[in-house]
Amino acid sequence: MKVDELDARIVRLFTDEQRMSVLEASRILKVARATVQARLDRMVSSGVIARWAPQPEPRAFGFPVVAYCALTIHQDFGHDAVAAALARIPEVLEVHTVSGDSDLMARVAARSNADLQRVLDAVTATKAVVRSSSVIVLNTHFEGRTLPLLEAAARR
Amino acid sequence: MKVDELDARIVRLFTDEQRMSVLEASRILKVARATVQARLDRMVSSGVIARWAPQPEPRAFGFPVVAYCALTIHQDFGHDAVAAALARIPEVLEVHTVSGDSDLMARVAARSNADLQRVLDAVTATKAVVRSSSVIVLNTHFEGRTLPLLEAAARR
DNA sequence: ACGCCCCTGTGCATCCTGTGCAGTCTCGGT
DNA sequence: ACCGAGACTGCACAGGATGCACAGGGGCGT
Repeated sequence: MKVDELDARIVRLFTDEQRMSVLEASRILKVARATVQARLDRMVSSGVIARWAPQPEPRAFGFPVVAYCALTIHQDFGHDAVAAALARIPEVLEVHTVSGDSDLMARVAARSNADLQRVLDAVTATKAVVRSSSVIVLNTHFEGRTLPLLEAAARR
Repeated sequence: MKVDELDARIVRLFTDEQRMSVLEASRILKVARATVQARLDRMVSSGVIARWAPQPEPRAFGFPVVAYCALTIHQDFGHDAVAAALARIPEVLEVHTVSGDSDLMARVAARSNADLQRVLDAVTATKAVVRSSSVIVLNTHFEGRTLPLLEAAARR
């Protein structure tokens, strides 16, 4: 779907002030309330706004350690099956199939560096995982920053 | 902060049904509305709920290609300065300092594989970046899945 | 010129929110 | 066993916000 600047400004408003109401947004943007509502509905139903939910931050409730993990899996297992197995481990936050040397890339959280070992063991315990090589995140400069991209897309 | 099962169930409700009101949540959970409100306020102010905003999905508005990019930077530049420079490129969604062979790990989006080259060039054009090695995401099994972890944390 | 789609402005009934308060309950510490 | 702090409850009220509907005005592509 293509988005225009009004869409981007709406999303920007609701991102900056989570206490924003549709009515107030329409006042700020100087458009009709129905317009804001229609834009939001359109973006939600088309998937441009994938979710609009409270986002728990693992760092804030006891999981300060994050790591990326490149996994090599046994050829007999399908990627989907392995991903489903990994989904059963709550510490696994994200799983992608990737190109390159390894097969899967996972992002995991842990309570400490020592606890990370437990998590990685749990990942490896998935029979299909042959090898895993991980890098620990030392500092997150920013993440989940899709708004600038949306604004860039709106400009053309 | 420590969370209990009620917290987790509240977050679960608001995650599953984005059209959930505090009042209806209190009815479903059979607790007072003020309780739900107090829990939400506490989680938001303590950072357990980091954000509660519409999440634009790059795949849905013209950026179907995602890649992870391991960056080696010139020793004369600080990580923060490089991260700030990368933040100016909207296609860069995420930047972490990591342990291991490389210095930074970035996640980038692009309109196509060909366009990915343009993005990577932009990243490399940041003078501080010496080398970059990227893997393309072929399939995302799941991502941004912090709720199961919150529920696991609530159980103990 | 025409039809179509989007935006606008308006109105209304309904529901939700923010807020405050007093009473009760629970749990941990002494 | 007792006490106190903090949490939960139930209630009430005013002010908004929402969902919905509808008619009119523009802009755009055919």
